[in-house]
Amino acid sequence: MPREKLHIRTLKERYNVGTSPLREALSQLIAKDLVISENQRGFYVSDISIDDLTDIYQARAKIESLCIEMAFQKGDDHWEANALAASHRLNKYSESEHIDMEEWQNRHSAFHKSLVAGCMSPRLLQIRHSLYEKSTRYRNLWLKENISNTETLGINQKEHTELLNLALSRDTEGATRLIEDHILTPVEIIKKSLSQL
Amino acid sequence: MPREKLHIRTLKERYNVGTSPLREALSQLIAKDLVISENQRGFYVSDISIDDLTDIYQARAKIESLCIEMAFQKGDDHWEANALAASHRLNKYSESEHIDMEEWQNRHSAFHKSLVAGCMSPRLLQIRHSLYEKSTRYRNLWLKENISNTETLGINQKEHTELLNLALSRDTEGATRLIEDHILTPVEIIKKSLSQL
DNA sequence: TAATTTAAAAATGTCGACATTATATAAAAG
DNA sequence: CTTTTATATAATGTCGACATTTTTAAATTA
Repeated sequence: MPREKLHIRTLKERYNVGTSPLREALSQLIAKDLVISENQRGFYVSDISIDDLTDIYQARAKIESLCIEMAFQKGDDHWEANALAASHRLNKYSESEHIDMEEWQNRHSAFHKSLVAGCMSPRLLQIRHSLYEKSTRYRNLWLKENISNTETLGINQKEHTELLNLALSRDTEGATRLIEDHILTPVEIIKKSLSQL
Repeated sequence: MPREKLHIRTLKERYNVGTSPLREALSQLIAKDLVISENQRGFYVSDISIDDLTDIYQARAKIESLCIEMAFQKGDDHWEANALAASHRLNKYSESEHIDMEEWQNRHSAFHKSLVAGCMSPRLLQIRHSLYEKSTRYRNLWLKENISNTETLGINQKEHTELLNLALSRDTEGATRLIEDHILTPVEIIKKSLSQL
C-alpha cells in the first residue's frame, strides 16, 4: 500500500534473496517512482494523490498527442497496416462473448502502441512507456470499478475506430484532440475511487 | 569513454568503496541511460551515436515546446516576473568582459527553466530535466568547439531576448517555433565533432 | 504528569569472502 | 593451419556477518 514501509528483513525472507539483489531491485523501483528511499531510514512505497493522478494523466495525454502528431507526419504504409491490424484485433475481441480483462488490456495497449510507433523516436516512446507504467496503480483502480462494464467498453470502442480513421486520413487536429480526451476520460472516475480510500 | 568496460574491481579501488554502494551507484547511472549492464557480463559506458544525438535533441525540442505552450496558457504574474529576472541575469552576464562558461551555463539553463516552469507539471518538468541530462555528453562536445566563441553567443543572446518578448506577449506559435530551432541549432555542429572521433 | 535523558532494541547500509559464470589460453583433433 | 575441446584465469553477482544509525522503550528529572 502507498506510504507502507518496506522492511529489508521481511522482503529478504519473502523472496528468499540476500541483501544485494534486493537493494538493486529496490533501486529499479525507485527509478520507476514506485518506491522512495530516505538515507539511513529505509524504503517506502510511493504515495499516491489526486494531484499526482491528474499530473500523470495530463502528461500522458500530451505525450501521446505529440507522438501521434509526429507519427502522422512520418508514418508510412507499414505503420498504417500495423495500426489497421491492431485495430482489428481489438475490435474482434471487444465484440466477443467472454472478455478476459488482461487480454483486452494487451490488445488495447497494442493498438495505441501501433499508432504512436510511427513517430520513430525511441526516446519519446520510452518516455511514453514510462508514464504509462507510472499510471498503472491508478489505472488498476479504474479497472476495479469498470470490470465487465460493457457500456464503458462500448464508448471506448467507438473512440478507437474513430481514432484509426483519423489516422488513415491523417487528420492531426482531430486525432490529437480525441486522444487527449480519450486518455483523460478515466480521471474523474479514479478521483472518486481515490477519495473513498 | 563510450563503450568502455567498467570493471568492478577497478572502480572499488578507485573510489574506496565496497561492492554494494558501487553497484547501487551503477544502478542509478543505468536509470540515467549513462551505463548499461548485461547479465553476468558486467557494466559498460553507454554508447553514443549520431542517431541517438538526433533523437535526444529532437525529443528535447518537442518537450520544451510543449512545456512552453502549456506555460503560456497557465503562466501568471509571478511566472512573467521570474522569466524577466532570469533573462536580465543572462543578458548582463553575456555582455560582461570575461565569461566563465560554467556560470554562463547556469544562467542560461535558469532562464529556460523559468520559462517552462509555468506549465506547472512536475512530471513534464522531470522528463525535460531527464532529457537535458541525457544530452549532456553531446552538449559538452559543443562546448569544446564553441568555448569563447562570441559570435555564436551573440546569436544565442538575440534568440533569448526574442523568446522573452514572445512569452510576455503570449505568442505561442512564434515561441514554439523559435524554441525548437534554438534547441536544434547545435545538432549539426555536434554531428561534425562526432564524426571526427 | 510531562518532558528530558538514558539505555535497549531493531533496522539500515557496508564489507569482504565465496560460488557461479564468462573469458582467455593452451592442447588436441580434423 | 584451422577448428574444436579442455583447462586455467579472471570477473561477476550473491550471501551472511558486522558496524553504524535510527527508533522504541524505560528511567530519571523537573
